[in-house]
Amino acid sequence: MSKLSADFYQRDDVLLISRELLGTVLCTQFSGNLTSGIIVETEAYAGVTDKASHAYAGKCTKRTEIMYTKGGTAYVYLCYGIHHMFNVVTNVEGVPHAVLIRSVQPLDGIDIMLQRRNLKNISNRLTAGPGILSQAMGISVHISGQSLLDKQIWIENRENNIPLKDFKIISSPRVGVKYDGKDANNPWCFQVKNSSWVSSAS
DNA sequence: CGAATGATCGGCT
DNA sequence: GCCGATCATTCGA
Repeated sequence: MSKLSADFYQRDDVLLISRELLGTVLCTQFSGNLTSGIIVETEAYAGVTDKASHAYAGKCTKRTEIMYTKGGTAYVYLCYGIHHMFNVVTNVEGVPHAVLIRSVQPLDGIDIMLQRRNLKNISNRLTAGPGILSQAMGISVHISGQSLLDKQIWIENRENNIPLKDFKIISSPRVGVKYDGKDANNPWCFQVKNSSWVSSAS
């Protein structure tokens, strides 16, 4: 297994990075509690040219300024007042590209995740959704701006040492993007085919 | 300073 | 499967 490097995140192609993140393992470790999960669903947000992005048309506020930092940074923001959305910042400093992690398949620390979610039995309700996976893994806005090369939160590639092999990738229009115009129909939501852990599987 | 908005979740039918 | 609560952030006055 190997931790993904700064070079991986700082490449120019956010769509390529979104696809390559599928099948990698997102890990967090807070207060000695290690949790991890395989990324099975991502969404690409291509900065200033993307109407669905917070950084559309070069918008830069206190909240979104994290997206302008260099690739390999965590960007967490609060949606609907209560949901913590975890994003990976990509590309170089000044280019506000990001990948939203929409769902993961639980791997390590499942008991901790159950406890954080206040659940008793494991199911796709544990981590299948951008808001709840953050809750399960202990991610919240205080993580925003942390480097993914650090020791609290990172992403690693375990090659085939995970219960997910030879998967296929399907792409579809992004969730929750309802604007008119061509950007709304870009198939920039990527998920592992036939996974029961993606958010759209009921 | 007030109002509108949203990359959603969970409970109920 | 559908419906609506919920609140930080943003933008206009």
